[in-house]
Amino acid sequence: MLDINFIKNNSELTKKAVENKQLGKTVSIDKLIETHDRYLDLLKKVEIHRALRNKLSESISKVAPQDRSDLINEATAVKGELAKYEHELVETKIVFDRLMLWVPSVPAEDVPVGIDESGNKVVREEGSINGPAFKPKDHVDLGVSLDILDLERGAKIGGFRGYFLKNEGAQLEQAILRYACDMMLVEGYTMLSVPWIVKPEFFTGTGYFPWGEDDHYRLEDDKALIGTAEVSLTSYYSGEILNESELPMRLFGLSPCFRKEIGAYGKDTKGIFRLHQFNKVEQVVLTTANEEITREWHEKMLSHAENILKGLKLPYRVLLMCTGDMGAGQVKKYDLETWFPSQGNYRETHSDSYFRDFQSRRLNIRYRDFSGELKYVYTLNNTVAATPRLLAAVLENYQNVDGSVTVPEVLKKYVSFDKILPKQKII
RNA sequence: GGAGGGUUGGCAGAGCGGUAAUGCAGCGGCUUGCUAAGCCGUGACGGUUAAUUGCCGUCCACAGGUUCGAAUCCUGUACCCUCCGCCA
Repeated sequence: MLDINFIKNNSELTKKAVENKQLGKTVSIDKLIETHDRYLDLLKKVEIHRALRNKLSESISKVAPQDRSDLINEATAVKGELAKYEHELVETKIVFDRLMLWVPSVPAEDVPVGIDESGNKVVREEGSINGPAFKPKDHVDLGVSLDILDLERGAKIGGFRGYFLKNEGAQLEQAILRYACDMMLVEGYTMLSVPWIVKPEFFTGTGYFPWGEDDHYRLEDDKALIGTAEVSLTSYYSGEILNESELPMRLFGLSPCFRKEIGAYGKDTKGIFRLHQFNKVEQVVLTTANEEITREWHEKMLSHAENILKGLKLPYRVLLMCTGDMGAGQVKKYDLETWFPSQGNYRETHSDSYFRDFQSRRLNIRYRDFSGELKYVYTLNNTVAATPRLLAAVLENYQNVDGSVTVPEVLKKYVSFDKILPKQKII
């Protein structure tokens, strides 16, 4: 959420952000400003009447009970007037608040303007994509022949996009997640096991609602299942006032993620690439309200994710996302795309964003700076590792010509095998 | 699921129909050679304003209600604690 006074003083900039983020259909800045003006006008009327009522009440309390009736009658009249304006004020405030929730943040200056993913810029590529001479299998073929993946029974039990990981596959998934957690512990982040069921206000607070409501599973008590641990992690300090000396706050968590993938019908329907349920280690950082510092952390968090991929020796590239392909609340975003040999393409495995105070205003997370002033923290988040998608990348990149898959060096300490061999019998 | 208690400013903690004590911390200032000291000021949010140490309004978990007036009385909701029941 932006500050209404910022919007009013920078209305052209804000309008440009709405336009560049392709959100022109969801919010009108002119209408927002007009509503706020109306709200202020009513607020003044209400406050004048409240002041009058307070004055009368005060005089009543100073007069002997038997002499109060005239004053009480006068106060009762004011009360009626006040109620009228208060009603209008509340109505207007509701409209205003709702409009405010749809205003996106303003992208950083170095974010390319673009309509969709075609406007994204490749920042750099790491690792060699020149694999071995044989034709690589995709992760589904590998998973089935190695008996580590069962999609048929996954669909039987879980429905469309359901899956079972099995044997070494299930173990290797845990190995990747453990590897990712250990990496973040070394970096000094605090590990949290987080709520997976979360109240709607925190989806709004992190900026997933109202835009992404359709992509979340709602529960009968109106809570929803998280699509990422970011929601719980970023909300952790909501409503609280931190001390500048505690910042930056570095958190990470491992959780399942639930996504309806409502806008992705027919996309990536094969295998364990796009799922309704997966596991993810996520990093969240809260910093002081300083653009340079938050940008430094943005790069640093990117490097943590890159170190995961470098450690796994997976080829990847860094993408700077354009205005049309980033979230409403995001100020700047990098995606990491990992190489999938069977697709001959890089595919998204990580997403690294910073928000300035967009989330902290919605969540009301402030800190007292060294001069005693209260400010909103700046928030950031990035993937550390998401499985099974990253597992699929490992399987494809580590396959051998005989159909076996070698365990990456860094994962060996987490499993009791060095190689996954094809099984003769498929059950 | 049942019974009871609770939720007040960063923290602690009074107030229980007349408009938020006090202590600690933080921040600002003053004083002082005995100093892990003393004194003074300082809650948050919003409006007004060129800007305010000014003025006005709001805030005692949240949402309603009663009243001239609500932290205080009533209703509902959320969360926390204790006990019982059930249970991985």
